[in-house]
Amino acid sequence: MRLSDSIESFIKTLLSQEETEVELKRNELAEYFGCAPSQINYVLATRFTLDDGYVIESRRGGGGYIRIVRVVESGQQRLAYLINERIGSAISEEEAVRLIGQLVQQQVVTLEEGEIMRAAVSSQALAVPVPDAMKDALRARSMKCMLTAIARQNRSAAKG
Amino acid sequence: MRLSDSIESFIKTLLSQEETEVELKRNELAEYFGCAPSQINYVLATRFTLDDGYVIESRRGGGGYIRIVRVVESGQQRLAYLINERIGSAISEEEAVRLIGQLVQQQVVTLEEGEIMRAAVSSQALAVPVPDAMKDALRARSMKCMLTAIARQNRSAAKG
DNA sequence: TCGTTTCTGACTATCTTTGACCAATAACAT
DNA sequence: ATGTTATTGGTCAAAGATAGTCAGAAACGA
Repeated sequence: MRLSDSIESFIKTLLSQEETEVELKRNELAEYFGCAPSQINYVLATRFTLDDGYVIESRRGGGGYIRIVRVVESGQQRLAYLINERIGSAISEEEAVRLIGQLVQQQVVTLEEGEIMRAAVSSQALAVPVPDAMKDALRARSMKCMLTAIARQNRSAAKG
Repeated sequence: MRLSDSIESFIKTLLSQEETEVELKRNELAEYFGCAPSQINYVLATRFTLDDGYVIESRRGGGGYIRIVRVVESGQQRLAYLINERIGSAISEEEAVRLIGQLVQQQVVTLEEGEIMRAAVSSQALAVPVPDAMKDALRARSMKCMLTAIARQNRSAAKG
């Protein structure tokens, strides 16, 4: 298993169930995993972004720390936020993939639905000769349309 | 026996019995067969296509891998037909909606999934300043990508 | 021979890990 | 209070580790 994956699981285990936040010492964690401290930042930057549903806070100096907070909100709240604020008029594939992953995680949509959505906004789906900016705009529209359709379905939680 | 054939059998042996997917390291496999790594890609491209009933996933970088997933034949054939023949390089919204309706009817996808797909290929989702012909091409690509994602979900093992 | 299939290697793209240098904060000395 | 030093965490670019692509060479079959 990849080091990054191990660190990711480790942190997510700490965040399981009730715990909605953890506080860590970067150097300690790095030492525990026998890696460079900056590796921790890499993991946070690639797997604990706001789009993934996490907020990171930290402090330097003596007694410094890194706090990871898991954001909790209802499916409808999340959908409204994505549609009205987050997505805007353009979005990259990477960002879209993260947002969709988060929806699956929070069981707002099923894994299958998430995969369909990912496919719809993949670079492969948009592989036509138009500028990248246009693709990002198309992706944003597509995402918002799909999310709106989901919001209309008025579900409490995704079905298994 | 040809190298490609050997590699093909080797992989299919791993996939025989109950296993519905295998994960490989491209370089290791190439070393094992004493060939160029790209040979592996050739085998996958020519013998493990969706038509053949397989879907490939992979990741680069440290700890990278190639995963080969065997999908259900029944649904796979219909999807492969849609992907490779029915939907050409362009499709109108009306036609797409009709196809999606059929898939829902035949319970290949759920009603919710169908609505998400419709949203993704709706004229609203494609409301950007590009020629209509381009929109039909985009819709075709989007449909094919989504259908491929659905085929991928149809693993031999049980699913929801 | 000629067209197709197989195979390779050079080049490219992507993901991970590290290390050197930077920035902020706390603790301490004056 | 103020300046200095110790203690953290942050950034970024480079190196390492994989996989993908594609054009052309090689092998094969009709």
